[in-house]
Amino acid sequence: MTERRKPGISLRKQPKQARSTELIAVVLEAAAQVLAKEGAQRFTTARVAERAGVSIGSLYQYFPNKAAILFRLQSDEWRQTTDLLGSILGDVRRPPADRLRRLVRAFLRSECEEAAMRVALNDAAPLYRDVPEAQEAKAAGRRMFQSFMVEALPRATGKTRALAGSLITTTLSTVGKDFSESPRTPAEIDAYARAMSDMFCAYLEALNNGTRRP
Amino acid sequence: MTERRKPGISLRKQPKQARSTELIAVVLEAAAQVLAKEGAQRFTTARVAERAGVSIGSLYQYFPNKAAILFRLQSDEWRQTTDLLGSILGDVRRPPADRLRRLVRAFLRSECEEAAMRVALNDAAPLYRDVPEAQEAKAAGRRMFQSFMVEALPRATGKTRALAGSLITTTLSTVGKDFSESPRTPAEIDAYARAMSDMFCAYLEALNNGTRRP
DNA sequence: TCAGAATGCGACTAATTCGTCAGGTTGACC
DNA sequence: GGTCAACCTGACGAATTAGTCGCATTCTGA
Repeated sequence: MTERRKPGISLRKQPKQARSTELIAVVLEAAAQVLAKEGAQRFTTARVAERAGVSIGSLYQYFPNKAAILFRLQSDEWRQTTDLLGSILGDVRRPPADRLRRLVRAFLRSECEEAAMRVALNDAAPLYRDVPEAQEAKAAGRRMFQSFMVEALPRATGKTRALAGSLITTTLSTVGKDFSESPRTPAEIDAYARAMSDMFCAYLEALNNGTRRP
Repeated sequence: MTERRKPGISLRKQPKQARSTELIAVVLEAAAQVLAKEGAQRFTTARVAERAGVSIGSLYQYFPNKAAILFRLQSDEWRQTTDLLGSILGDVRRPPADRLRRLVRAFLRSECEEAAMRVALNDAAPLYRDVPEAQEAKAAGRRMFQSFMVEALPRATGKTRALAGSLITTTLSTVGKDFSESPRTPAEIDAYARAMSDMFCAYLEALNNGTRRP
């Protein structure tokens, strides 16, 4: 590293020909593979370039630094997850508790796919977590869930609702990460999703049945 | 790195004189400070030695490698936390739900102390997490909590109890970590602890009131 | 007092890493 | 075919890091 720089996000150069557009895709695919197979510690730009069958210089034409590649991978994951959860939460015909159960199950299943890559990506989080776009991406997910919480907790105050929503989303994401660090069978996933749903639903019911505890 | 080696844990040499015993303490204290002030990325043996006012060679007389220092710090944290939680859970005069609430509050408060160091230690987890002693330390905490679960869920089957216990301990530790990544006021900590306790208690009550859902 | 063990020192090696740059190659458009 | 921008290359510089080793210093026990 010759100089300290911000872990920028956007592409350094906009691709104008087909080859460069494809080069970016190849690099990202290679990056995901290196991350999964070598781990965060051994994730280097040189290895990514080699795996992609591309020179290191080409890589740096489109990504300002290593962090940008990692952030891009993480960013794609987030978008994917957000879409998935949004489609489940938006299904207004189902009762909230039902949607929540589906959401938990879908989330755990999705976390367990490509687990190796996700775990490594998480290990590398210190390298890209300060990026402003990262905060924004998370905030977007929170907002989406908060609007669901209005349905789930119609009688609660704004403060209670915000706290409960924050607790549930945090639990879902952090426990999901931890859960997916070990390899899991489909049956295990479903059992765990059921337990977690039970916990969330019991919590929401308790909040709905009385503002103060007995 | 000249050679790949296991991240050993034990001291490389047993101290026999007072100066070396103190040297170890000085190194560990310096390590905690470097970790807190510089972060996991900039945690190097050279920096630790410098901060400790000790030569790099002396450091390597007692720690086989960098991972051993990190693991030792983490290990001390675990012991401390385990003791704290054990003392709360062991207070058999209080009802289980009461003990659980105290436990959550105490845990969150403890997580928020020295937050900078803990966050950095967590970032460095990939460097020491494969160590066998690490698995054992966690397992010990789980067992302690499982024996509490027998009291909390007297009517449940062993399987249900194990799953619920695992879910609660995982939630506590992972959500606690996430929570302590931002600086928190005492009021925030208590509010969050209350919400989390509410969730756990509602879950336990629901499990106790009926083995199968309506 | 003094031999030998324990401890402390820090320059040094070997390796790895990020990122650049000067120059070669390919494609688009006329 | 010609021209120019877009694209690609990979050797290389600059920096950092983990861990070693030969030697100096301090302590202990007889």
